[in-house]
Amino acid sequence: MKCPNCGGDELHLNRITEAKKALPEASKMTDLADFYKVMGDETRLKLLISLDNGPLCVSDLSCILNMTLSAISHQLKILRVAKLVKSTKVGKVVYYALDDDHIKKILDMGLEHILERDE
Amino acid sequence: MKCPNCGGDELHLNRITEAKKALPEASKMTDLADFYKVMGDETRLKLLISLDNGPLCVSDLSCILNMTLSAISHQLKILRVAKLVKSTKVGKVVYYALDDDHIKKILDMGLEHILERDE
DNA sequence: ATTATACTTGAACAATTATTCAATTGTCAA
DNA sequence: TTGACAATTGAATAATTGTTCAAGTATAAT
Repeated sequence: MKCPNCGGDELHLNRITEAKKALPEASKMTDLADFYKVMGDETRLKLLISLDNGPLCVSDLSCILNMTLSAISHQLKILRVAKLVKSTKVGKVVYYALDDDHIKKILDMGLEHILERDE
Repeated sequence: MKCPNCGGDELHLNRITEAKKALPEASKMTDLADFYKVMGDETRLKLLISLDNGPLCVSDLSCILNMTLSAISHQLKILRVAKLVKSTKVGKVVYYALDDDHIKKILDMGLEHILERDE
């Protein structure tokens, strides 16, 4: 039996059915895509990297990234909903921090990939 | 000396200047964001996962994802330009494969994060 | 040569998204 | 209470993006 697509052999056909089964369920795929989507923005990446050495307030982040408070706040909300950062209110000030250090690992892995890709 | 933003102490101020310096150079940030942007699409993620067990041709992928050849080809081009996949032409058939197994690690890390996040 | 197959490409359209602006909430100080 | 400050929010706008459709290559078979 041959593959109707490209004429591949039985082993090749098996790989197709395998690949179909290997795909995680739809909701997981959506979650994973959404996760990367959140990481796929320069502003949000800068926020995450800035928070990598400890908590900072919104104004600090606005100062570090040189962007308006509003823009920063909007992006922090996205990171918060995606559970990449968490916030604590102290008086008038809201401090943001990375939600867990898993994020740092993923961040580093991405950077590592970029760096060795460019050699 | 106190932080003009939130009244934090000297140590806090140091963290701001540190954070500014800790940000990778602009071009690297763009590259990293672009990398995650490429991963942040369900179709492309499915393509990557499908290729995880070996090369497949465009028609196979179209069959596995149940999408038109054109749509698949467009997305494969994006993956190719981003150097996440590579292609080999054998006669009329074009086979696609993951560019390196670094990709797999990053993929797995993301999935792992999603899974433990939902517990 | 002609036809069929495997894939690519460009334009077009709908949908999503990042930032700005203006208005608002919540908290502290006078 | 009044004013100032930190942050959030919603609407609007411009820009980006995924898929479809139609037309185009390149290779193989007749």
